[in-house]
Amino acid sequence: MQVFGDYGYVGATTAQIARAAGVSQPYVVQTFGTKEQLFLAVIEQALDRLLAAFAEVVETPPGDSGDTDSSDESTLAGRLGAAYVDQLEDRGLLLSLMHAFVLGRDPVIGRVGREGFMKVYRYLRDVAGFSPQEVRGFLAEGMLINTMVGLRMIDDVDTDPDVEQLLECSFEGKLDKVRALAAADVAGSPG
Amino acid sequence: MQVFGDYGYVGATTAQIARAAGVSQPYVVQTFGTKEQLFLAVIEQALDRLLAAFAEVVETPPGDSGDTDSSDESTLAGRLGAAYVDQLEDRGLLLSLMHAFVLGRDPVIGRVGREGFMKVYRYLRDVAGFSPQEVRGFLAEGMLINTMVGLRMIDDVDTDPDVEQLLECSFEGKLDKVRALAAADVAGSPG
DNA sequence: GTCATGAGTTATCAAGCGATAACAAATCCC
DNA sequence: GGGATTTGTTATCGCTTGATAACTCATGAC
Repeated sequence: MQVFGDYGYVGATTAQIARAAGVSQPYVVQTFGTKEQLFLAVIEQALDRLLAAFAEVVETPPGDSGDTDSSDESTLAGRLGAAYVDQLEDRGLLLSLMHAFVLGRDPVIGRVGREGFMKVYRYLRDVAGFSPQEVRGFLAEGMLINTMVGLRMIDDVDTDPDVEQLLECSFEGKLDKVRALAAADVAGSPG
Repeated sequence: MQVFGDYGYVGATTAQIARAAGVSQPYVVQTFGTKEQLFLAVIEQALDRLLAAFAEVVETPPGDSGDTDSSDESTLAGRLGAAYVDQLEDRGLLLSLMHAFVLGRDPVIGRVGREGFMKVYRYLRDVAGFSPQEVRGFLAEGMLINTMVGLRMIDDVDTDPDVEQLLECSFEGKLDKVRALAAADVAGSPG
């Protein structure tokens, strides 16, 4: 998931993935059959984890979460948004999904990507109880987050005040956490 | 721009680009020096066209545009949003940008992508006069549009009522136009 | 003990890729 | 009209990549 998130489906090589996993390259291919099937497994797992995080928010009554951040943690939308940002801890999760989302032309990845995206749409509408317009707004903010993460905008937050302004009004109280995650990222990347 | 939009930076081959341009593959490489420089040229041009479209909206007084769509064409944000959707006519423009945006790890594409994204941010804030929060909301809707276009969500609009609901409340009056553009897309793709 | 099985390796291949070199032909300049 | 320059081509190379084949080696059943 990390490697696909960093380099995309085409850009990531099975050799890189094998190195990150500490195994040999042929073993990666042998285990999953093909690179495409491995990517689909990654996408499926990423989606499962995301929806599981949403489910935990929906099933948990509000007010007892550890952090009392800003960006109204009181509303359901605010709590789901916080859970979404928390998925950044799973390195490559949101980015692997995003890479799948921009490959809709691919006959198999495109179908899986559309199904996955609509699965999230239906969850937010039917389980979280959002209106279509509310879902759309929520997804829009999510896609903006994905984009800024993919751009590694956090790398410029200290040198460009405009970047700081944008990230500040996007992540608000969670910005420091995002900073820490990005710092841990570069430290743990094997090059 | 079309080829990069369809297959991404890594996925698009110089041979595909050459075929789409009606020239030989080595000529593409020879003309732009390298595939990376060609992609950067595409990104630069895409950004120029997008900002030029925004500039035309800002400089044109409201009320005299040909189409009187919904999604309040009266406000500046609504007119800029319509101009953004109009960029779908430039096939691959928004998608090429999106592909660059998810490759922020790349040392050169990442830097250009961040600069380009922030150029749009500054334009909307300083020229269009948006507040940072307004810019963020506008960009979020743009990234959602990019994602749905990248997913080719329009392919499922007739078979999945939920997709129709999502696209309807996203594009509103412009949905028919988007449909027509997608139909022209598949017709004009050389495979 | 030994045989089967699962887990993993090394060695290697065929194909596709971006890039380079050498060449061909049209166009321009004077 | 003939050299120079631009605009393109064909042929080909070296490298990378995903995939395959054949082999090794623990482990456990009986």
